[in-house]
Amino acid sequence: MEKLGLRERKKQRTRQALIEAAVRLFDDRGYDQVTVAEIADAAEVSPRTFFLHFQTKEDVLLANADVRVDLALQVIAERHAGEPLSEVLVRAMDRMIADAWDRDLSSGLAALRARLAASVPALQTRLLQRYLSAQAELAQALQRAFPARLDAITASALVGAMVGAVSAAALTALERGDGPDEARDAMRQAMALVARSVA
Amino acid sequence: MEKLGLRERKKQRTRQALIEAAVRLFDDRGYDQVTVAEIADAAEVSPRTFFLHFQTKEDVLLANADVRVDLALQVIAERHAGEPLSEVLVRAMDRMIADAWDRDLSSGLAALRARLAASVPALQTRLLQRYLSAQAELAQALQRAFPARLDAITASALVGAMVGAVSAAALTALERGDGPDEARDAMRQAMALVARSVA
DNA sequence: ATGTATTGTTACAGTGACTGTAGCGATTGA
DNA sequence: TCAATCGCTACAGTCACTGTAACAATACAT
Repeated sequence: MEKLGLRERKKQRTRQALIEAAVRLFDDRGYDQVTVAEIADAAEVSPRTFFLHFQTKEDVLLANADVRVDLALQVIAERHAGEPLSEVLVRAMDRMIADAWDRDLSSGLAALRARLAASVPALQTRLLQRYLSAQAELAQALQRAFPARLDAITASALVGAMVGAVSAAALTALERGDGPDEARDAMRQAMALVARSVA
Repeated sequence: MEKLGLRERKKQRTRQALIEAAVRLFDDRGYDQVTVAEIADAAEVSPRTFFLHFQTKEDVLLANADVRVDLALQVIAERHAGEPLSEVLVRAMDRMIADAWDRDLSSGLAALRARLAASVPALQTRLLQRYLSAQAELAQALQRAFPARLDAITASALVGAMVGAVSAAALTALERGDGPDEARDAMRQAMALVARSVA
């Protein structure tokens, strides 16, 4: 399983050093007050190397926060015959939230990430983008799963409402200083609100 | 009503020239292939002037968004006593949609924006940021207007669902080649879908 | 009308994110 | 041990964006 060669191990070490240097510096002085050059310097690599590992300055903080769209698609694919639309949709969203949550918590950087995401718009947006990029895909899968109930517009609107509600609720919770559990409850509450309009 | 002085009129003319130059250039050559310096040059102003009118290069394409939020806030502020939440919300959204149709959809600007946003990450990001701040403002106003019915989370979720649904529907309509009228109908349909969950 | 304050615009000089490229040196596989 | 690979570096460059001082046209007072 861990068959990484020496070269690859060194690469990962560099990557990790960049992440840790960035987190420490961001924590100390704030996101905007830290330049990429300084991060690279603290990690003892050249500035160019930073961008060989991360596409943007923001990405160094979201390195392990991938959203698994395929999980939601899987839920839709594996639905039981005759299962109501609202239940499938709720379960799919819940699955995505749970997965993203686990990764964030296990990374150990969840607190800093939440704090920075709440205060730096660029990070806020970048996080939400991961959910939004899944939107069209989800809508399409949902429409194919319920062709009799949903046209393309309705499917898009439904998924858009879900993602929009959950994202907005999560952000509001984070911004007012809620902890992880409360934020998660807020997301579920938002989900339930939209789910009512399907039934 | 139009009591603008000469100075202010010139300013607006400069602003409009920048917008039109930008739209034309973006349409011709694509977003990334146009520099701010070129836009300023085409509008016959200095590059510095561009940033006195728009915070970022992306903002020149989102010039009318602020006006729209103001319209919705106005609807909320001018509600009749005892008017149901669902009606106020629907009217506020409807007002924004109508304005969007007037300004952006009918002119084809919305279609260009959707096309560019789909392919340019920076534009996507900025658009999202605008939506987020607009949503937060709306949610706050809505909660203050209906403090007995809405907590902060529910208000955010509600507005997020509305905006998310309407945006997704509009995008889907535009992407499949619908005209301005069909796009507007799609937005209204999405709005009605979410509105059901309030009642 | 005339002087004064305001302000939209400008030129200039920066900072910092991000990219292309060529070369070096350490791993890798044969 | 030879050759190919590849992560990294240095260097030079583009471009979005900002601070600042100055200018000239407008606005406003007297």
